Amino acid sequence: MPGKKVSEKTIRRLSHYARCLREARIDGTPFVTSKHLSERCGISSAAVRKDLAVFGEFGKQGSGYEVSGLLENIERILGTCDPPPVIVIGAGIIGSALLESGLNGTGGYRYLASFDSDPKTIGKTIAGVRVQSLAELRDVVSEQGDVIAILAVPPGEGQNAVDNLVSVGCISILSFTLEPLDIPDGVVLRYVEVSTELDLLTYSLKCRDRS
Amino acid sequence: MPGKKVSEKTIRRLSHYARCLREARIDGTPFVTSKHLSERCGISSAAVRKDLAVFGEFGKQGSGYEVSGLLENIERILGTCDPPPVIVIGAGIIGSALLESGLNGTGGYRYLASFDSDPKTIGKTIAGVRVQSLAELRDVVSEQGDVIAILAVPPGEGQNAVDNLVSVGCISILSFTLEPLDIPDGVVLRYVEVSTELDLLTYSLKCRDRS
DNA sequence: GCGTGTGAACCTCTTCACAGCG
DNA sequence: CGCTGTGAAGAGGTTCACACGC
Repeated sequence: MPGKKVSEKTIRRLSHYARCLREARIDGTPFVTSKHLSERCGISSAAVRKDLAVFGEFGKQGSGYEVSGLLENIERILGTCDPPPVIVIGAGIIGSALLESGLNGTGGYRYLASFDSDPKTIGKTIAGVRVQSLAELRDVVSEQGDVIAILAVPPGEGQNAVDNLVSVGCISILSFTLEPLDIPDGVVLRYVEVSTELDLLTYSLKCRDRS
Repeated sequence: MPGKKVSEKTIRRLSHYARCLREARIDGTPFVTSKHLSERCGISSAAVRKDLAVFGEFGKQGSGYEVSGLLENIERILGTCDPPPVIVIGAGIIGSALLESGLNGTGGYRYLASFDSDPKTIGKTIAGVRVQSLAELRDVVSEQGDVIAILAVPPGEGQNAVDNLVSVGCISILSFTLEPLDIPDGVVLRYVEVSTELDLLTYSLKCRDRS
């Protein structure tokens, strides 16, 4: 069972389905069809059914999927029924904005702590989250167990911060830095690359200009 | 020539190559090999060569690719040699942070203007960029031609903002909102979904726990 | 009838392996 | 000899179409 290879794309779409289902639950919709979800998420209905069928038979023929039941199942699959706490490394502009904008609407995530190397920033409280020194990182992570770290440090400090995180046992990192970062096996590192998204949009503009 | 279908993945990687090449140029490295780029970007060297070969024969057998020449070619392909100006819709926490953190290191993008609906925010200047009223959006976009809009509005206002952008002729949008947004044909809309990235990391933690 | 679950066809992307050129 | 460019093989993901259950 653990060896099921499920593609990242499928998991990403499960996250989208979960978001739609939360909306539907709020609206009081009892059932959704694969067509519903597919239109809301911009993919084919067959893909929705395939994604869900990987993990079980959640649907009822003729009526579709029961909203709250399917949502619970997806959250169990993703692990978001009991989501890991999130820590923010770097309490600069980006880090502060992430803390201040909170994680509402993201399905249960919450900020546990933030860390910075600047003595002037350490000790501050941002949106109810205390900024701690990096020396305290180890204690927080080891006490907490699974943690997701968001990396929002200035250019050039990314690798240092990653090494730090890895050494204290953090194996899930979401980086907002541009630099490619080296990680050992077993650590999962994802990037939010605004710059690359802009490049993709620029390219699409250029293609349009040509046709 | 315009009809060449190039995958998004390839374009995304070109963006990564460009970033590596800018680094290499700063370091004074005259040539890079596909192996160089592949290791730096975490993919296979064959993929690098395939990506580049789509657009021409930029390499020299035996030595590799000339750094500044290849970078120029990639920037010409992406259109980033003359990147479109960027506007920010929504000058709240996220919008302000984007403006304040600037676009340095992203390869030439610059903020042109920002817009908000809150009279208290309009007129302020954030990181040298004036916050204008949405009424002024049309003038700015039509005067400028191609523009990339970053959407950083509060939950629930996304669709409105998109409709606004589309109606004034903006066809490239990068959304930081969670809501799925409807767009007409011809408009390119991309999402930065921190929430989904967190879900992917949570899932990877869960998988690790099982094995 | 409606909508799921699923094998099969289809398509796209990646990796392999090697010819060919500097 | 080293590294590119590239056909061929392989892997992975998506779409199709239909049998089955409600």
